[in-house]
Amino acid sequence: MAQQPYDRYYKAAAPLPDYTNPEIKTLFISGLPDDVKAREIHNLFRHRPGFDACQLKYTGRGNQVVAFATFFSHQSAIAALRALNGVKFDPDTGCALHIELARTNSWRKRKPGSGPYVVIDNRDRNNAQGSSSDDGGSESDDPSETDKQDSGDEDDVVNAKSGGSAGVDGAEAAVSNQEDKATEGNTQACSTLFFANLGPKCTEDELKQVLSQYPGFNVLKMRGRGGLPVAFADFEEIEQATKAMEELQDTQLESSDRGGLHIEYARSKMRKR
DNA sequence: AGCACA
Repeated sequence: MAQQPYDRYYKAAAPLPDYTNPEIKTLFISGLPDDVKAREIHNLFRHRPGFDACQLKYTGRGNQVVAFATFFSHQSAIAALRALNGVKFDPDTGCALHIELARTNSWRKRKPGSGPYVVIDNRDRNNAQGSSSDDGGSESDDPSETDKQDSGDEDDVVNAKSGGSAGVDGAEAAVSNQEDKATEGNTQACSTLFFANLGPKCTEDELKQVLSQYPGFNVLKMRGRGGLPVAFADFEEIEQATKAMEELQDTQLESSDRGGLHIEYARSKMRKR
């Protein structure tokens, strides 16, 4: 297919989003199903390094819903964009997220006392905006449905099962046998994770800040090995370590000058205390 | 590919 004669026109008229504008710390998310909840958006981003807050907006155009997610830095916004853009948000409909840098930063600062996310409803005059929610404590765990989206950013192969009738059998083999399975390389599942591919200026605080968002996170230990730091993160349960590993695999820390995080199960569990 | 602490 050759170039359209119109190319020159919309290049001039509608410039593409500027992915390099370092001012922008807010992402614009579209491609959402119209029954999406603000909580789902929050769960999608809450573990991403540098995440600040998000808002869900009913545009008033039909049932279209869009969302904005604000980060503490442009860099972390970009990292989340790259990790989540194109992810199938709803496996049933094949609904894929489209994420770009927002044209302008979210002006809405987080007010003390307001929840971690905000809903703006322009569908009609029924609803006022600015209602914030708190799902029974900010530490509440994610429902497992939203989990798959994060890990699905590289491979959607897992979706083969979706739509099937899972769990009807009751106590079937649904219990994950991660103790004898190796999700990473050939190492055994372990409640301690090994972090590599860290940048030289990665700090313990930076990693802690990311990891402390994960349920079950216990202790972090960093070792400077000749030049490149590595880290060990201990979790209460293997499942919790697994989840953190899946979600954080390949994510770019702000400190990183190389690729994203490389995470494996540690070869041995962190010593107790 | 790089896995420490006791």
